[in-house]
Amino acid sequence: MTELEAVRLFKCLADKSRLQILKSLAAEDMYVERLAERLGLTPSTISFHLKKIADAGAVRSYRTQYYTMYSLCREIFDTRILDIVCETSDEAALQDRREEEYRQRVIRSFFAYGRLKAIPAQEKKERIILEEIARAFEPGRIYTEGEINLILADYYDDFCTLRRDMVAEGILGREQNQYRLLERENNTP
Amino acid sequence: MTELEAVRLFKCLADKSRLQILKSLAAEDMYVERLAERLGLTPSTISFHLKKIADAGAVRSYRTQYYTMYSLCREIFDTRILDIVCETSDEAALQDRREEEYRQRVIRSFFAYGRLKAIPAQEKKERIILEEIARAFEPGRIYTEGEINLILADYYDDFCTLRRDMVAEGILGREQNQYRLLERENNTP
DNA sequence: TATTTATTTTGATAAATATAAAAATACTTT
DNA sequence: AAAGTATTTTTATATTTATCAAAATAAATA
Repeated sequence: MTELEAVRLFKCLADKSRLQILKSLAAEDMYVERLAERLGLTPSTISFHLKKIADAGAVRSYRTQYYTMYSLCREIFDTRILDIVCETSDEAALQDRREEEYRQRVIRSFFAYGRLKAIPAQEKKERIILEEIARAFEPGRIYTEGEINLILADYYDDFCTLRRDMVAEGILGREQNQYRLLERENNTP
Repeated sequence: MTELEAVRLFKCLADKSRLQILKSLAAEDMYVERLAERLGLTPSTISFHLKKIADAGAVRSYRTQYYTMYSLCREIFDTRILDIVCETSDEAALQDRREEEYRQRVIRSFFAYGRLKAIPAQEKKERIILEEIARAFEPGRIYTEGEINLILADYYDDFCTLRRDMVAEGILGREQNQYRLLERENNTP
């Protein structure tokens, strides 16, 4: 389901009158005038709402005698909200791209000729810088403190601060003076 | 969940920006500025949206360092839409009452001194009248055509039309000249 | 075909709302 | 306590939208 479709579906549900219409239709199929009676609204208003609901694919209609009967599309209502929110596909790539562009801006403004000009004061910017420098380490490999310092010194004179902050940020792990790159966690900024 | 709460929840989901916020939060907890970066909106707008989402009980927040982290309330998103639509309790009684009032108006206008003045031309009104008259029959009991006619003649001279229409409407059932009251169906007008 | 009945469309209007800029708060770190 | 940051509130605006009345369609019956 596209993002636009999801928004359209939720808009149907985000209105008192339409919610009542849907609840009535969940009990039994009905026609416009009867719904108008039940909800205390005019038929034109009900028709207006039903059109929106139909556009979102939440009801079907069929004719019998004088009336146009409306009937709930039960499939749609059987879905969990989370599934709709998450499986709404587009845009996700765009968001990631925008965040990546921001990272690149930060990196460009703090690096010059492959070296760090200064350690950013803002934690989130420093995090970006440290992650960028961490790409110089091989995943899985064990480093001594000396090796770490050597690599970091290529980027910045105060390599001790870099190393300490990398450990504090959970980018590097230290166990009895051996260092290694940690997996990228997913639930910390 | 009350109807108002349901509407408020669905309103959260019925907006492109909020949907994107929620999708981002479904992946990992985030703070205002980061969301603003991702979505290409200002922090004040994000804050505005997050407040609405929080009012609907769809996110929680906690503080770490400089940031106020926002985190999805997963319980809510695990519910099926139908459950929310149907279990939204109030108003249902009001609607039924309003429909009953309409029935009473129709009955009052077509009956005089316990007898039918005319058979309504409109099918839905005739249905109401026929159902009202059908209350004279005992559920489960078997009637001959003669007994049926006798009872209906109390209400209207043209008892044949009444009897025929009752069968057509599915109110009376006929099997080899024996009649009986049918159960009230639920999915026909 | 004419008439009755149901539904939809069209205007018009009042209320709600998404957004940004600027100002005000609130919280951390030094 | 002061300075730096993040977040929220306020103000203003342009857009959307729920509703009804009246007019226009559409469909069924006589």
